[in-house]
Amino acid sequence: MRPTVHDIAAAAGVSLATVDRVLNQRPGVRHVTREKVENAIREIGYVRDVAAANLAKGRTYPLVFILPTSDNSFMHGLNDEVQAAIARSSVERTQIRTVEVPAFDPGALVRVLDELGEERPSGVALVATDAPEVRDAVDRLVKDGIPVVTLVSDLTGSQRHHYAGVDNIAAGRTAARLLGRFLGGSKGEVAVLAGSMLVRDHRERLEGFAAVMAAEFPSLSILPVIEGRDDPDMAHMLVADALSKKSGIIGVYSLGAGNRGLIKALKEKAVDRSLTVVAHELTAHTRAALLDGTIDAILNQNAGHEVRSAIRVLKAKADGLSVIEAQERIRLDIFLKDNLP
Amino acid sequence: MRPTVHDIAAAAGVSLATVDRVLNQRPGVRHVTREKVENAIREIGYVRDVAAANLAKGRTYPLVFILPTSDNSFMHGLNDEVQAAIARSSVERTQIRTVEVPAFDPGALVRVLDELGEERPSGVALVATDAPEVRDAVDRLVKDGIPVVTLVSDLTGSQRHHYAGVDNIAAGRTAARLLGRFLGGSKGEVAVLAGSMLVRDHRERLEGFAAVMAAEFPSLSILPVIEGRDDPDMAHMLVADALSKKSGIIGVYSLGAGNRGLIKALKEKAVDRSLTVVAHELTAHTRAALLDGTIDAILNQNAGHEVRSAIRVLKAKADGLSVIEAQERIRLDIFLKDNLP
DNA sequence: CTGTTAGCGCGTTCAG
DNA sequence: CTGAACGCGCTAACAG
Repeated sequence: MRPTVHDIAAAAGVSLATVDRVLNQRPGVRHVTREKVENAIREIGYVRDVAAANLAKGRTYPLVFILPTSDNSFMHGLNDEVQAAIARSSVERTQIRTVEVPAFDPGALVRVLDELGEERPSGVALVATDAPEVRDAVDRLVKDGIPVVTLVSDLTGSQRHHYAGVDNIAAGRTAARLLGRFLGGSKGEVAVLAGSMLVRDHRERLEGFAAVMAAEFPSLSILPVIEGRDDPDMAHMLVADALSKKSGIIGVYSLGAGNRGLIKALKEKAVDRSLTVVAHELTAHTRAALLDGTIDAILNQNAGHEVRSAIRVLKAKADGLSVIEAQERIRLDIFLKDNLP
Repeated sequence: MRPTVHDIAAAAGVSLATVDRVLNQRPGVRHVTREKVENAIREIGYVRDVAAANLAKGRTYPLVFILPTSDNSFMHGLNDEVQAAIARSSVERTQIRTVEVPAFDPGALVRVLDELGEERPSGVALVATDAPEVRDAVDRLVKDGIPVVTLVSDLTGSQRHHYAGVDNIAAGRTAARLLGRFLGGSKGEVAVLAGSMLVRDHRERLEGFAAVMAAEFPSLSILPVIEGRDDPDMAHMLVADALSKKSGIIGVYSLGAGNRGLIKALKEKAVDRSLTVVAHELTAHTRAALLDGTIDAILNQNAGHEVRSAIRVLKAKADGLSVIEAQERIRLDIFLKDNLP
């Protein structure tokens, strides 16, 4: 049987209350007594039973998810996963609330973060817009002792406790290699569609992509990035325009959202051309396009894993506990038409 | 606040003990009383607090993992993950024991399974050798009410509660497409190295691989499968031999373990040739080979996820609970040199 | 057949 | 500064 507080109390020759004060670092214990207890804890290898502790405290974890208002499938999917987590909240002792902020708007994000400083939830998860003022607002929360994790897109130089998202530089590099190898040495141009260079995930994907392209596939040249703001209509217009004007395009890398528009443009403008296309995020639209051959490979981050991981990490941090690192690594999924889930 | 047993008792006008009897389907309750309680449970939307229940019961979950004795990195890694789970056992209320059986030996597996029927652990996880007698032994356990999950390789036609492993047909198909597209229309032969056709995962990978090859890459022909029994030395010998004799080989698919031997053979025999190679399982050896260009892509199953998933599922089944399906799907990882973890 | 009561491991009063 | 006593939601004797 694993040791309990009683065992500590007996070993240290004190009462349960004193043990508890030491365990929860509350005041009112003499230094010598505290040391005695701490030694006992170490010697008998005590580990707190979190379930019992939460039961006694009647503890719940109020968590806040800050999500951008975006009309694209990926963000809808992310939202759905948060809703699914809310449905599990009674079982998981969480109380999750979502807050919507306009996309790519650092000011709005900062306002929400500062309000949360007052509210003091057990934890905050946010899809970060990468700006210094956002970083500062997050760091204020962290300094106030509120666990913060970034979701999907990280925040440069901030003190956030954890990032629940994929390695986007690696994602960009992988996209480049897939595109390069699938094109098998052909010479031509590659178009790149992004959402916005204001979010770090998109910048990093581009960075990784460009690096591998330059180093290993010199016969392919990258065209200036098209920024579609993750909006299907805008993406459609911009891509259609590029395909009309540039006949040298043989590959496309779509590193953001709004792929509905991209696919529409591809079907309209590239019926007679053979393009190799790599896109991000598995949605109903990209899935269909992968199956019908419009897209050749999809890189994906599993929104469900990201949300569940964020919750696990926030709860653990709130309790000062450690997490299974390998379990919280969000992997980059690569889907060909053969391994769709 | 979520409803508790007290609320049920009050609503149904009975005592806690009666509520408990109904909840745990124990005898000694009149039919009418039982119905009253069940209605109350339904009406107030009660869900049992598993943590509190386990605390009260002092419950632990004795689990048994049956693993094959194999000297290859993948099985070592799987073993390590089980050991890691054992290290967490006090926190997770598990008592995990591993049993080693000779690989590819249905008889040995059946003996162990039948012994477990006596021991009656809370759950059993096994790497299945796909044979009718094993299936029957597993079905006996299931009929006895013991939760069983297959790990890594599934068991055809059995009643096991769950399979914690990847979709191996999809894995084979994916390997074929990667190899085919990377080879970009070249004409030649493809060698296939497997462990044994006695395990279902290897058979399925081959099946998927052959299907896509035949349908979509007719310029590539598959050579007769080499069975290396997941043994590095045997794999080395057989692959070296094949490479010497067949100068038309331009691609290799290694769908089992023992890649240490494969890599050795490739480095010895194919220095002057340009082979495209897809292999399974990320280990120290395959990782190095991917980085130095000997291997072009690695398909992987995350042993840690498989073990943790098996444990979650076994515990849930033991309690008659449901699981988050999407969370228990083991994904096929695809690694290029750019997205290694 | 049903109810009472004493814990499980822990946190929190409230006296001392 | 320290300890005894009670309660969290649930289960398991033991009575009745």
